Amino acid sequence: MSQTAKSTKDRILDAANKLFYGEGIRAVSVDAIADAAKVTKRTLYYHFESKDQLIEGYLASRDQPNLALFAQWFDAAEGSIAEKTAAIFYRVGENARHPKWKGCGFLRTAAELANMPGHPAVAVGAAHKKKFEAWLTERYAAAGLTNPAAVARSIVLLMDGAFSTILIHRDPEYAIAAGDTARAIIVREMDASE
Amino acid sequence: MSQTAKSTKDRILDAANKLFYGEGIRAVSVDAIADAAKVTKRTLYYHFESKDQLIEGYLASRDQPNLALFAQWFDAAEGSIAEKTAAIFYRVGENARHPKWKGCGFLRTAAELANMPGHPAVAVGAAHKKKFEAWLTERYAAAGLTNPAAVARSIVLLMDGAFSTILIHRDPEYAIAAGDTARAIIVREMDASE
DNA sequence: TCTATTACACTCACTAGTCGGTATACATAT
DNA sequence: ATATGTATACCGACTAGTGAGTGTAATAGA
Repeated sequence: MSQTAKSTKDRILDAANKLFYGEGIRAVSVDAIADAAKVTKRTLYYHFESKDQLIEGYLASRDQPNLALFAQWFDAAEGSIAEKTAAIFYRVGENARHPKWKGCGFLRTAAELANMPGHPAVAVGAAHKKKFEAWLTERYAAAGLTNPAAVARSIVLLMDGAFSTILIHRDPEYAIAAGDTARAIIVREMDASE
Repeated sequence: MSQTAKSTKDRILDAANKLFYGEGIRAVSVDAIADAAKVTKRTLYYHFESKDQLIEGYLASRDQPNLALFAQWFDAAEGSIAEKTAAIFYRVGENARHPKWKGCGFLRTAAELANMPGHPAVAVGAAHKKKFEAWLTERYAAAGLTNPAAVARSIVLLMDGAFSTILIHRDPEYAIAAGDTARAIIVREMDASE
């Protein structure tokens, strides 16, 4: 438990993050992650029972940072909740320009593990998405929208749609379209709530 | 090229469809597909140069049938283009209740091959999505919407969002929410175009 | 003879997971 | 102080199996 530099477990998780996100879960071997973390495989298996648990750990480690980033983008944006929501989409679009961007890790993991619906990593991903939806609902409720949950659901659909379409087309423009659509939905809802 | 029953190539493609879609691309071996098609691996490699080409063939074989199905659902629905569009979403939701439903094969393949952006199978998937978007644009233009392309783009974002969220949550309700959102977008656009 | 198919052994790299053992730290008992 | 016990953290080498793709020889039909 020494705090000097990084713990072995964190180094393994960092390597898992980089490789699982960058290459895909089934495309990356446990050996590759052990190598990248500069540990032997035996040590990796000391900290994680199985590859499946490592996958779960990888997604769990992205949960909070990801939500925090979205909240930060939202808070940093000027204007109404419509503008703040659109800002998240535009930021996603900016990020998608980086060559290392490979879509949403939670969605991609669910896609890869579609044949194992009960997999713990998929549960972590689903919980993450639910948290994001709940967070949006709160914001919209606080802003006085009459149907905060319905609006939040429309927005998460657009967001996951943006992740997917940007990935398949390799075209960040879809983030702009999704953000514009999101803004229009919220603006209309704001007018109706007046 | 005998039309009696099914050609060997079609049997291989059918097996690839079933296994790649059901289990995932990297989770399924060439041997497994050969076995399911009741062909030797040698025969499979007579018809396809590599696993990558087989993956491409699998997606290519789903392109037209998938588009035709969506068009059929659209045409069969009563009402305005708003209702017809919503109907596609509701049908997707119904299909998602089947235990064998595993999301959108094109999207899942793009997710699995995110580390190989130039992969021919990803290109086939992207082209498929573009065709769907173009088909929607035509329909909206024919119905007299002033911004058919923008509306079509919003709809495909919702559609791919629905595929993704239904898959991660295993909850077809998201199809209803996406369909309702789609309808509202088009209705507003119809009002504006009057 | 050309196309399509089978049988099946084979290569070679890779894969998840394990065996047995070591170094260190920090107790408690002597 | 020294020996002993116990838990943590780590490693090199290994197993048993799977992966994509090939080599070769033989066969059935047009």
